Amino acid sequence: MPHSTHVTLAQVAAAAGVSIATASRAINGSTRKVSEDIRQRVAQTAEELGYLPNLSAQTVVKGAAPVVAVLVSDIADPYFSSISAGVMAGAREAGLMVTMATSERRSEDELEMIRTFRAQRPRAIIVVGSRQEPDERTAEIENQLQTYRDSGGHVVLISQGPSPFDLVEIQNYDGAKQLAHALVDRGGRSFGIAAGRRSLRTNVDRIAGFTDGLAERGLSLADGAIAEAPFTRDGGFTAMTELLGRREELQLDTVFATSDLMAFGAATAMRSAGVIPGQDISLAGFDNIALAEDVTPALTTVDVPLEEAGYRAVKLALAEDPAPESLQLGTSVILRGSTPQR
Amino acid sequence: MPHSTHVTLAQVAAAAGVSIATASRAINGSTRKVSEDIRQRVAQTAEELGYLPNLSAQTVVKGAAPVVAVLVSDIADPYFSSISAGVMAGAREAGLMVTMATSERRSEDELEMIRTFRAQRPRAIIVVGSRQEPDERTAEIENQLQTYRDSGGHVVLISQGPSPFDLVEIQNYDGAKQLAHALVDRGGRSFGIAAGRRSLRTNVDRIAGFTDGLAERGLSLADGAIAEAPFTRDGGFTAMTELLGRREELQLDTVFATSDLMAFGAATAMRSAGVIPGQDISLAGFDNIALAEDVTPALTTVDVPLEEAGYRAVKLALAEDPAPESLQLGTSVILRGSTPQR
DNA sequence: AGCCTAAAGGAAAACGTTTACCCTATGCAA
DNA sequence: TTGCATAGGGTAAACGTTTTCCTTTAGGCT
Repeated sequence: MPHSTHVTLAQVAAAAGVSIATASRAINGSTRKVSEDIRQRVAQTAEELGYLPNLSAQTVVKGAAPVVAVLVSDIADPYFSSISAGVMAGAREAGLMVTMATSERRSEDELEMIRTFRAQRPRAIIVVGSRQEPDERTAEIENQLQTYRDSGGHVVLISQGPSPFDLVEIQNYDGAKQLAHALVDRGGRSFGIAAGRRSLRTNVDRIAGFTDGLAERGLSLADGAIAEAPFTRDGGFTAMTELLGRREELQLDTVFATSDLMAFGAATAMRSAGVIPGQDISLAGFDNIALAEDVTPALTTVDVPLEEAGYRAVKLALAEDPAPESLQLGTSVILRGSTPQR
Repeated sequence: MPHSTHVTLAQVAAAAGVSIATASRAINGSTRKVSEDIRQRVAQTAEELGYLPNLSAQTVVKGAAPVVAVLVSDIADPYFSSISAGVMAGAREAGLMVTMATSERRSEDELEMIRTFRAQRPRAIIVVGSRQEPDERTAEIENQLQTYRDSGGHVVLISQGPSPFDLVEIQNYDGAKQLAHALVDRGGRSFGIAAGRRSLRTNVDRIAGFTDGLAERGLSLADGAIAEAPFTRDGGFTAMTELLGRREELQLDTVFATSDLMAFGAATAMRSAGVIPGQDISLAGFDNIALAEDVTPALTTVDVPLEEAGYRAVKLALAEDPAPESLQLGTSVILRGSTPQR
């Protein structure tokens, strides 16, 4: 039995002895004015009856829902949840709701979720960094986003340019390069990288930045010094285990994990192999998630303003400017105990 | 310019040469059948035109949105984001979207968000563990949820009974009690608790369970052995610092932090005071969040099936059974290096 | 007094769906 | 042949809003 007990605007209007039109204007405002006494009377009856406007009905006539939709890979991952926190803060400021979906890192789900988003007519769609290498499915996704934007929606991609959409970019390349410099300064000479899949741009950029940073210091990576695995905590464990298998031949003294989460897994992998992170082998991550300073040794990493990225994405989406914009968010190296001077 | 380029059902119907009713039945099914050839033709034109049903319009007539709404305190907190992950999994199985809001642990915001939720006519509202001590505002919140349920909605509270609503409860009391036993078995004698605010039931239960567990072993807490602070990582730091100030008088050998996050903060507080966690003072947490095993020393804690809690909450909300149900999720102690045998 | 304008209320048309109801053709039993 | 059920199409009413007009009233000018 739907439509059961919801109080409708018509009921409020009747109870207040005015027309529906007037009630609407009194409650949700409009260009048109309503005399103060009537406005008050309507507001009061609405309050008494416990009236709540039906958002869907408003959306149908207005053509857009007061909603920003966010697509992330995995909300349990602190990287994404931090960004989400920023999105929610921005949405709240703008008086919008947030609908969220996870793609579980599968592009078929990503496509499906974006179609569902579109059906909701949200004010903006924000897609967070799960961009894969282009294939026919990502093309279709881009297509969906295009037509969504053509129909008046706003699209912002976080950490995955280049693209025709608004971008909030994180300086992965620069950050990784600076990290490389810092690690060399700390005495690192033989490096390994515990990397997430290179199908994700984020990883590609971090690897490239790091490699180039080493090159600028006259160093290079040995063959097999990059171990690739899923971009998760467990992936870090796997990749590190693989690197440790080549420890002698690589003469590993420092490992860069392309995310803090991977670094955590890597540290645990080291310990289970009897290697002490920060002592036997230096370890650095990327992202500076909340817990990076709480582990032992505290993790050297690159600070990324994740929450700000989410926040700015909303602002960008809601800005007037029709020209596609790209926002660069700076990163900064944070040296901690996991990479002592050698 | 709203209503701009969205393809409508009427357009599809026209293009396919059928009535709107038939198009509707062909695309979204119903009790009524549609001949196979027409169904195909409509489906194909819809595809060609890129038709997407307007969810809001459907919601208006159906009376409920295909949505489950989730209210959490802070999505960046791994406790809440893990639960959210479970909710999203459950929602996806049921073919529902998820709209999420954060209360930032303020009950005024909580009230506001719940009203906004209601305006959306979601199929279910799930509120996660931010329940405070009863006051006039929480009463109003309960009120809102009541009338929401009366109008056909489903409400599930996670980790915050007792209440007239469906409940997914986490055995905080039992888990904490078992943890106390285990810590005594490991040789702990003088305990401290770094606790979150007792305005949250979760904390009350965990403290009570732990205290009672100690009592069952003939031990009791000294005066001032409970330090209360915000239920966050920083709160853990604060509470631990406070406990360390009374270290001598308390003869502290073991500290229980009422969440893993607090435990992380507590560990860092120890180290900044020159105390080595797990060696000088044993440390245990609660929740078993993903990173608990990656810190050093690995954190002894109580495993809580967070993701399952979220998942089950959705199932519970969507179940037929009208009688309020309460689901108990078991916990289990996980002993790790932070609480060595003494 | 007469006229015009502005202010503010109401009636009704939209918005994009679903669904109750109506209509026609077809098949089948008597 | 008649009667009748049924399958499957269409028309139009609903859902709860906003907004476009239309209408009335009041007030200010000349």
